[in-house]
Amino acid sequence: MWLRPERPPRDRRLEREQIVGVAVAILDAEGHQGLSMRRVAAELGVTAGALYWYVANKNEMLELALDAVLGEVQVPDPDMDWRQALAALAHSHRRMLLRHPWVLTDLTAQPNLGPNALALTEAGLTILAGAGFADADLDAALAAVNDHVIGAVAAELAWRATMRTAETGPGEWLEQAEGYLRRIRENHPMLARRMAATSDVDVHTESERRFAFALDCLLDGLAARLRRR
Amino acid sequence: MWLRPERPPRDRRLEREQIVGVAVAILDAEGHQGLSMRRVAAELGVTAGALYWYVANKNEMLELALDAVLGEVQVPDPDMDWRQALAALAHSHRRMLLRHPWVLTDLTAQPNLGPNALALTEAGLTILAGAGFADADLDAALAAVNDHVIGAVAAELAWRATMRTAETGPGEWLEQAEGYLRRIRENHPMLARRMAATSDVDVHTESERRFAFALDCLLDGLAARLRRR
DNA sequence: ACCTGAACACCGTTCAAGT
DNA sequence: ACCTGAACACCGTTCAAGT
Repeated sequence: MWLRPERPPRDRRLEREQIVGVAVAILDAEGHQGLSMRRVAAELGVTAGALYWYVANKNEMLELALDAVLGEVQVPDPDMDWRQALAALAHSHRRMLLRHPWVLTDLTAQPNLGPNALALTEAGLTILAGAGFADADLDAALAAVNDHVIGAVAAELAWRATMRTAETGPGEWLEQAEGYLRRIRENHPMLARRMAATSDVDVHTESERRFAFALDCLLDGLAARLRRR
Repeated sequence: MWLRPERPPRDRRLEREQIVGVAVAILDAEGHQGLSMRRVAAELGVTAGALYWYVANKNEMLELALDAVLGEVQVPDPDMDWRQALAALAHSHRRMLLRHPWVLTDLTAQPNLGPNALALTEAGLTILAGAGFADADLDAALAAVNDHVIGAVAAELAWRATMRTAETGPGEWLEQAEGYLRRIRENHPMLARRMAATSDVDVHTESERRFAFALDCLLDGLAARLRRR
């Protein structure tokens, strides 16, 4: 995908950039479900087949869309403290994923070697190398932070999805859920207590709190390893 | 989904269990791409429409499949040390996700309140409560570990996918990749060094090493918080 | 109660033919 | 060089009609 240069223009009616822009807009608004080649084409006033002039297939379009939004992640000021810099990078990464929830699905399924993805990796490596990590530990340390971002956002989105289904089927759902949840509570005492305590928290702020909590644990662990060398 | 009991049998030719079994088998073998209602039905010697007697739609079938494989995660011996127990749970979780790579996609998109999912949460909470965590920190600690598992497996699968495309397009890919990668190396010195060092490692063992590394960092951080109380 | 068969409204992708 | 139009081989879902 990233190997082949874009065709030189001549009678072009379209650009890759426009196609990707429309794709991202649709994905943001309606998720993967709403995205089809025909839909993107229609939005651009063109036939579905025309897209295949610019893009090999739908998958390639997704790869482009993915790298486009990866470009939104802000690389922190290089002369910050490494912990602050890494935390800032992680938070910016998280915010981007929450703006474009469909990205998570792609991240696991697609190889991801676009320019923005690589630039982000370079930024992370630079911060951690400056902190004192090297060799395999350098890779592992960056992976640890990135994995946390991905996992935390995945959990946050799943939580949101659950709340959404609970809200949309108001009468029926809660009514029947009552019986199911009661049985759950009986067999799962810990869960029951946590559910009671968590029932009225704001998903957004609580997710953010948990994100920062785990990130801090992780950075503590990384800092400890640095001292031990 | 989990609220409504299964219909009582009479002239049944099918069971939910069979449908889910076939679905999981297809997903394991061919991923989400290979799964269709028509395909599942054919495998069971039945028409696509028949499935809708047992299952409201494809999504519900996926919810069932997801919870089924969550049942494969082994809950550790309750009188283990909390760190060991949590690590064991995380490793078992990871192995399950690697056996069923399609699960990751579902985890982010679907609310996930099946019995096996809840039982796993209960197990994690029990371990961490035994260690001394309580209230919001208890939730955050469990989320931290779970998020790491999800994120790490996502990264591992993406890495594998990259290796696969590099291998399948042998002549053409590597040839054109050469130019792209050279440009990358010039602009991204850190990345260039890590790529050179990582080019001949085994993805599987290195992923496992990184997984254990980050998990250890995380558990160190959690243990430190426990001491501070 | 459970399943079939056919239909509806979609997909991604290909490819001759046009300009 | 770039796009259309039509076709191919699929989808998920619904629903009358059968047993």
